[in-house]
Amino acid sequence: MFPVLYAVFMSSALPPFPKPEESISEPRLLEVRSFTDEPCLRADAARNRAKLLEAAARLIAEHGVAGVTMEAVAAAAEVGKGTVFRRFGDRTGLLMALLDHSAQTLQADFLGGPPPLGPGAPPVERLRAFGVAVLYRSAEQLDLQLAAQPEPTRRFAHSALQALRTHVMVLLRQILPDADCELLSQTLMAYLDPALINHLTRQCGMPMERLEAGWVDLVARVTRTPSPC
Amino acid sequence: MFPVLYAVFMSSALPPFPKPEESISEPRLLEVRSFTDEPCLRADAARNRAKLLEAAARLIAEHGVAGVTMEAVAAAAEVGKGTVFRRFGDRTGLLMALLDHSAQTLQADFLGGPPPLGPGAPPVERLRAFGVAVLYRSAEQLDLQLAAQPEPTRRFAHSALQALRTHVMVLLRQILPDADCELLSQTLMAYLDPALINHLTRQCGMPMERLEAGWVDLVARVTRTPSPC
DNA sequence: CTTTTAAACGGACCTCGGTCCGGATCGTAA
DNA sequence: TTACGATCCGGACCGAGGTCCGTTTAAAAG
Repeated sequence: MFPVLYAVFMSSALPPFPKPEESISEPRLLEVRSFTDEPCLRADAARNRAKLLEAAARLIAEHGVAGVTMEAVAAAAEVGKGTVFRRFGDRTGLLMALLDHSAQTLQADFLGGPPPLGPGAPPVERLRAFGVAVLYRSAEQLDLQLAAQPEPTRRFAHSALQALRTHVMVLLRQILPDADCELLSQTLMAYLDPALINHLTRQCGMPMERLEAGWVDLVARVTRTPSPC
Repeated sequence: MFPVLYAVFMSSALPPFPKPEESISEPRLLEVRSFTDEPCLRADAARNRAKLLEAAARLIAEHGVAGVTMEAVAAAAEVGKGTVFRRFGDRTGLLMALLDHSAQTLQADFLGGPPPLGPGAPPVERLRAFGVAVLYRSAEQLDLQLAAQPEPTRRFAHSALQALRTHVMVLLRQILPDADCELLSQTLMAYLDPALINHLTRQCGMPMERLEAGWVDLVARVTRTPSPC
């Protein structure tokens, strides 16, 4: 159901666009790993984990994210409450596990997929495509993304977010070798925060096209490149 | 204790730097209002409100923000639990009320204080000063700022944050009349998010000087102005 | 000063996230 | 097959945020 451990071999084909800064090491073999589960589980544990994820997904479909109560999930999966917490840590852990599959797909796309998201396109173009992809993916799963947001002190520590930000940083380093790409990548990622997307689209009524244009403009400004007409 | 309703009359003195874009209307009389309380309270209500804020502040000083339990605050203020919730809505409301005084001071500074924060300096300079001021103020009250962060769906709706963002937007409009300053201001504000500051300084170990430099650089990129050496 | 009413009060009560520990179960090694 | 230890299970339990509603009280009207 939600198993999978993608292993993605990056384009054996050479990138068509030779890059000026070749020195930046970009690993050639990248593994897309799950962000949530530990390496190996006992048979019953694995079975219960699957049952819990399935139950949670069903509850979301029926009653929305708000209906996903730890006790309800446990009951729906015919499992004790403690089991849910042992497996997923806390509520956000469970919700993030539900997002894991989509997160892995996205990561596979920009790590090893076709351009402009994947390698092969020039970094600025990849950056643009990345933002747009994340934007629409978050918009699709907005409720779940919002509910899965951990408390402020852990918001940036989460590994799935880190992976996205690292990718942005790698791209930025190719474009701006002398800038503080660590900070700039945080800024760019902040624009893609589901909470912000939610605010702008649902509370301010902005259409997604405007957010998309805003991303393209932001990338142009941050990278000091001319904005594409 | 935490009363006050600042009324700030903006510089009767003319700004020393004449601005090219004079058309943008910047109000001359601005009132700095509290973000939390309703206009008028009954005597007992006002008294209890003060007692609650004092009790909360004392609890923070003694046991840290984590020790600020609604029941504990109510008990320390010798007041019923329901009273706390009726006055402040929820826990974050109470914590934000504690931050209100500092928020008003900041607002007064950038609305009517001396340059470069207040009116009189060129917009870009004011923007730089604004970010630095917010940065250090948030760093001082980090724990409280983090705890006062509402759930994701309300994070951007809060009026104190809106006021700061609006100011950034006004400045941006003076610098970039043709840009989507609404979105750009969101991006800039995101850099000043207490949760991000917390992550970068405490979890990544960055010094504040780096964050400060990052802000200056970001402003330069976003406004497409040369970075000040 | 009395009446009246809208507002405030207080604490019992509910829900839900999270913890804990005695007992059951799995996997392995003998 | 049996024995054993590590892992997992389950649900009672706890704390804290938030709600509700009968009672009290400030303060305006008569």
